[in-house]
Amino acid sequence: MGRKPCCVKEGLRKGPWSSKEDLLLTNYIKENGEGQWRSLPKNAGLLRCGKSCRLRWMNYLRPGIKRGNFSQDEEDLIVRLHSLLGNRWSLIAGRLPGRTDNEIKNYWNTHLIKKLKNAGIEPKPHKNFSKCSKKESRKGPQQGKSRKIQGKKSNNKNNKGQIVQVEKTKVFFPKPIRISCGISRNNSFENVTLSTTCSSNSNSGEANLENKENEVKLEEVSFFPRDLDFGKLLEGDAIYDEFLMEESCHISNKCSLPMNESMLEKVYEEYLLLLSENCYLQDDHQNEQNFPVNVSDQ
DNA sequence: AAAAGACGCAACCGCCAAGTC
DNA sequence: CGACTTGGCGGTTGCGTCTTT
Repeated sequence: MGRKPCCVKEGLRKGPWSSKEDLLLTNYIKENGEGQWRSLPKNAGLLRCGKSCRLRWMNYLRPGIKRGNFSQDEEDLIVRLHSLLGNRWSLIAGRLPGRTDNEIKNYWNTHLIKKLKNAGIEPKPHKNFSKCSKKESRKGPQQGKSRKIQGKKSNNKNNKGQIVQVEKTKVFFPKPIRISCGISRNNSFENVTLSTTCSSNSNSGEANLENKENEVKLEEVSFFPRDLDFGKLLEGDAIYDEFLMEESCHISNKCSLPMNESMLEKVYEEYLLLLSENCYLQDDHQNEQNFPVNVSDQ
């Protein structure tokens, strides 16, 4: 029963990666693909913990990662998404093609907080989200919270996508989706669906089945979430995710071009509409109204 | 020019849901 | 069904670099 421990830490290197290590890791993943992080270091000839390899790959070596300064549009989007989602960096990163959660987190902590404070805005720590984000909101739907309420660990896959009653307020957490920068206008939406959902799912047949189901749902919503009844969007996380992803694709499709401010406005407005119509984030929404439309304007 | 402090960012750590046995 | 592993997340740390004194 069970397996061997994740990694034996004795004799493993720590700290900054050398270019040789980077090369070994990159070459190995090029040949064998991502995953199997535990056995990867040994197979690749690295004296690193698998976790460390994964982090290095995800945050630094992975192709398509944008480096360098954040654009004004990206900045705005981060601020807005943060005001909605709190410190859910992976979710925010999923909406910023080519940016990693770590990078966004660092940028927020070092630049944006300061910038907002200088503008006279105190970015509120998200009591509803960030405070519980680690224990309760991880990996999408409020499973952590529901576990607490139920008082028993639930490994039930069927909980996926359920809206969980949390105290008085219905709160729904979408699953993080990572959008790759490689998505282009020419890519079909199915391709987008698969490439993004696969990044967070295993390669099991079940996961593939789920992807197929998502595709079907996607067709059902006609690819045009703007025409949807937003109330229906909250019926299942898959559909809601697709809604968010659709928006991300708008962003990502414009990735190669300068991001359009009106498009950002639209995304933001639709988020707000979605939230307000469903009493989503009741408390924080109040703050939302006072949030700056454009940080640079302040 | 040197020391001290501030800053930025890569990497680590601990936690936990999902998956496996 | 439960013990265990894996992968992924957010928070935090440590160190190199930059700025100020």
